[in-house]
Amino acid sequence: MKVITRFAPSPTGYIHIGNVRSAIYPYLVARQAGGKMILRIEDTDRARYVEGATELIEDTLEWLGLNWDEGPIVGGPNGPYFQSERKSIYHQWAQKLIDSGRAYADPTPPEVIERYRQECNAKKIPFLYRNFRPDDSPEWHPGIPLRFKAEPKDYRWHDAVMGDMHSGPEVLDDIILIKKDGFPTYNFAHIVDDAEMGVTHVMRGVEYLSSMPNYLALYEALNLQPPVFVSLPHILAPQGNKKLGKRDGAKSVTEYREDGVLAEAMLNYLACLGWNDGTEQEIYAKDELIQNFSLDRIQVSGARYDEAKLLWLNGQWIRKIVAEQGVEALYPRTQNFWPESSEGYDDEYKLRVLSIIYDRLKTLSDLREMTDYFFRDPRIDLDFLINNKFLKKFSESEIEALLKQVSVKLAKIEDWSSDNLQDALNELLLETGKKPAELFSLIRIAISFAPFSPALNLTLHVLGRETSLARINAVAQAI
RNA sequence: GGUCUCGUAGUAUAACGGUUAGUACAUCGGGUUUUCAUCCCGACAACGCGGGUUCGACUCCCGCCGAGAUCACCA
Repeated sequence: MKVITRFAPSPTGYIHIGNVRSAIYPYLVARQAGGKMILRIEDTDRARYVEGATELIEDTLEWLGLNWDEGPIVGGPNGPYFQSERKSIYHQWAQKLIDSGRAYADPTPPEVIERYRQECNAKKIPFLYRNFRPDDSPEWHPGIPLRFKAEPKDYRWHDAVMGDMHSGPEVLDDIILIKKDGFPTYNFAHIVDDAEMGVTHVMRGVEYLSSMPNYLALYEALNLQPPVFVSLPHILAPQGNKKLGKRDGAKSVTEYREDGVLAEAMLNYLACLGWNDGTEQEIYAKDELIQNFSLDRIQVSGARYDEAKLLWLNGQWIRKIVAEQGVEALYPRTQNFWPESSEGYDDEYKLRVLSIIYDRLKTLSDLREMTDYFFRDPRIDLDFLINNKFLKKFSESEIEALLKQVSVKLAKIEDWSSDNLQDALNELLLETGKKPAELFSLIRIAISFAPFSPALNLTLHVLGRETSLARINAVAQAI
């Protein structure tokens, strides 16, 4: 049987880290099996619907490289893929249940239901609607909620992550199938959709685990073969023991993207948060994930989100891309991350800057802070220079003299290559009798006034002869 | 409160009825002619607690403790 998985988000606007992971695993399962992944938009709650949220979901999946085979944009034989457009389908399936006596219209006003609930809470007994089932149920028509008629019994089932599960009759209840507004609830809609779309693996967060008996009852009443169930444990917030959420400062995927986290790193990190293949490999490309993924190695307990590891992985990926494909492959991705001062500089120059700085990037947005002095003369800050821990010991006149000596020496270089520059710098060490830490710090600061920069000869080389000498002379004069 | 689930260093995890309990991130220290970073070397650091079963348990069983999920006309 062909494997069909799905990612079925609600368009509520904000895609946090935890949500994406429940898109990654279905994707990996589908690709590994040569099956299909469906994207379905669960927009039956009109109150929570956010304009543009669907596009955000599509955009995020595309960015991560998680392409879907059926769904919005690409279409497919089982559409529509928006639940809001499938109302008549749900009503047809609901009719089956009404006909077989497994569903009934419930005219009970919400206030009354709330009272029942409170009564039970007061008595400290579980609130089960089936015990309050009205006996004067009218004929169902849109405008009245439709409830499932539960038949309490034991259920046993298997969850690919959690293992063998069982429950007693006490958890079965008359859940709402169709809401007053005519839209189905998630509980009903997802079962109908999965059946119609041929979904073989239902992968979702563990929060649905406790609803499983009710779903099983529904599959039974509808005469459906249940799919494979896969409960994905939560991703926990860095602090506390709560599920990761907006309040924990958890950034959305979009924010990480805007901060210059690579899609490869994001995918790698999230796939390996709560899953491993048993080896000690840390860096996985998408293809490797597809190849090595297995449901039975998904962790059972929740995993804590660790941004530091994400950023480490991102650095690894930046270097991996350069090592395997060259800086040219990394460069196109840096487009939105250069400082404003870089405007007007051509790609060739920026590429050269990138080639000496990429090694230090944790995220691409670090470029903004780290490369400014390549594009405009830094503000001369003599305090910064004089208070440097290696330069403190020198008097201002000594510094001035050294800078002049450096300037004269470098000016003699005919071919401004990084090798020649290194030779000249080495000769200067001998000629001045200074330690590398002293001489190089001095030059480095004079040309950049930055807290750190790439190797001195490379920086000088990229900056060019004219700019380098001008900056050194300017500092010598300013002292 | 009912039901269900989970429990290896700060974090993510590996392994196994018998190991010095492995790896990575983080932290700290050292090295690679300056800084920052990379890279390399090193250090710190864990089987929640208590009972069993067993020659032997982190591993199997029970209890406790701790944590989480769920109990909506939200998904």
